[in-house]
Amino acid sequence: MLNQDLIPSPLAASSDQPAPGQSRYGWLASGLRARIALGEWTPGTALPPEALLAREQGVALGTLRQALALLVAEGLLERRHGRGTFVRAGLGGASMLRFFRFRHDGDLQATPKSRILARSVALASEAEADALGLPPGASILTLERLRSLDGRPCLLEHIALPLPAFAALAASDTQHWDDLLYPMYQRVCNVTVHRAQDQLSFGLLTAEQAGRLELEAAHPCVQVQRTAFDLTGRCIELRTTLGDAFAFQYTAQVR
Amino acid sequence: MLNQDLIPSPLAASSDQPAPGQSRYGWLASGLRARIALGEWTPGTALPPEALLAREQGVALGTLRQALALLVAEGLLERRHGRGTFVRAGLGGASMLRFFRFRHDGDLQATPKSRILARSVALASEAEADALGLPPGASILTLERLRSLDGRPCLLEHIALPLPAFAALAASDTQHWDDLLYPMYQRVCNVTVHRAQDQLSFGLLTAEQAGRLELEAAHPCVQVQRTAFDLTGRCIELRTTLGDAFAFQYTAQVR
DNA sequence: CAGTGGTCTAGACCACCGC
DNA sequence: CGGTGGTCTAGACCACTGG
Repeated sequence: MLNQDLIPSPLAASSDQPAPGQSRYGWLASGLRARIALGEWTPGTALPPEALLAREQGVALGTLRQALALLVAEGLLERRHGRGTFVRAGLGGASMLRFFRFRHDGDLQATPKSRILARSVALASEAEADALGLPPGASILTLERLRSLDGRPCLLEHIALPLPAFAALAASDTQHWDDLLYPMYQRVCNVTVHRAQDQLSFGLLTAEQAGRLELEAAHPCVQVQRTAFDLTGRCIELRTTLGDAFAFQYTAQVR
Repeated sequence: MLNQDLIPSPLAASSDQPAPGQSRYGWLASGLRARIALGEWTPGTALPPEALLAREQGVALGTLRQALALLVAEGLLERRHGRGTFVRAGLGGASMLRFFRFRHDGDLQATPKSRILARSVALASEAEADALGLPPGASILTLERLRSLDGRPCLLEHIALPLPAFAALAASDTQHWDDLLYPMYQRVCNVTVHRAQDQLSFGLLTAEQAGRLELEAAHPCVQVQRTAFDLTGRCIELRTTLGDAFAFQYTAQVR
């Protein structure tokens, strides 16, 4: 497999020939990736059958299948035997809980209730603008959010969103927001969260944070710094989540 | 892809036919997996070329390649264009540091020095015997180990090893042990650590643990509970590692 | 049942590696 | 240069899904 195949160049310029040194299936994948990102097939819908796609692209079936396999490995597509090839829906949103085990009367996978404590339009810091790919001094939407299980607060979040894209969220009534933000991003702002990176570290709660979480000041906490990306690879959310360190639990595989 | 293909059945009974419902390449992979586990090709050595293997198995090249792809995905094989298909060496061993950022005068990837604080042959607890696949009341080898960077202790470990297999370590002089255990397991006991699972949580150090790590009693710590497996999927090490929670850092990908 | 993806074949040719 | 894995083809047939 050639290296170029793995670089998900945002909206690769689709010439009618693979770039020299690039495999044909890598080039096919780039083309399909671009068409998905442009919305030709929206999340949840099916692509044309592989036989048709192969004919349309003037390529053997096996070659097209290699291209699809790349996109499946990227998490962009999902194939279901006997049904079709589907564009994957974005991330669910409850994924923050995979780092914690809050016992919810036996139900470990319940969705926490969400409450927006604060919302404001602010100037992006240099780091925020850089991460979000915005010009220095651009405006962003920031949120403070508390998530609770059984009425007990468990996660405190600070969220930064780039502003032309998420303008619809600056106006709507936060009382009626969903408990899961990512499906709401999709519905209200037409933004699909496709991939994220979580950086974990440890610290102590400030008095204010501790108050929100109903813990004591300087209580140990885990900090999850998330960077989320859309289908084109653009960063579309910065999120910092704080939770009780003693509720933390995570399993990692080695090789 | 059928489900059965993904179950790495330990030393699958190689009949001369794929089980009904099992794909041919899944069956080929099982056979190769067994031959690797039995030591027909040792870590680091090359398998016969795919063309030869395919002829030997009486199968088309593409089918054999699918089988090899499975084993590559499992981490058992590594293919190098123009060179061959190689059995992967076991895990290195420095992988505990991926959870921490201990600043070592700029050098972030240095190998910590290892010192064995205690070694003894003990009766396995019920949980240990169960995890290691030993009969209740079996003997195990336990180690207490301190790892240091620049003379500063940073990680405290408790290690449990099943005993017939690791008997060679019960006798040798711990003064001369390597800083990395896994390569030593390989060299001295002929045990390859192929896969591991790390479970992270937070706690507070006991006074004794804190003393070892030159921290204060009740200092926050990360606890990494590792379960390590050999090529056949047998559990061959239980390890608990403690480190300063404030040095914790880990990055996880979502999808 | 028709339509989808999954498996398998038998071959040709290309790209990389080390001598 | 010879030997390796990587790409690509053009087909046949199987297995799963849903109406």
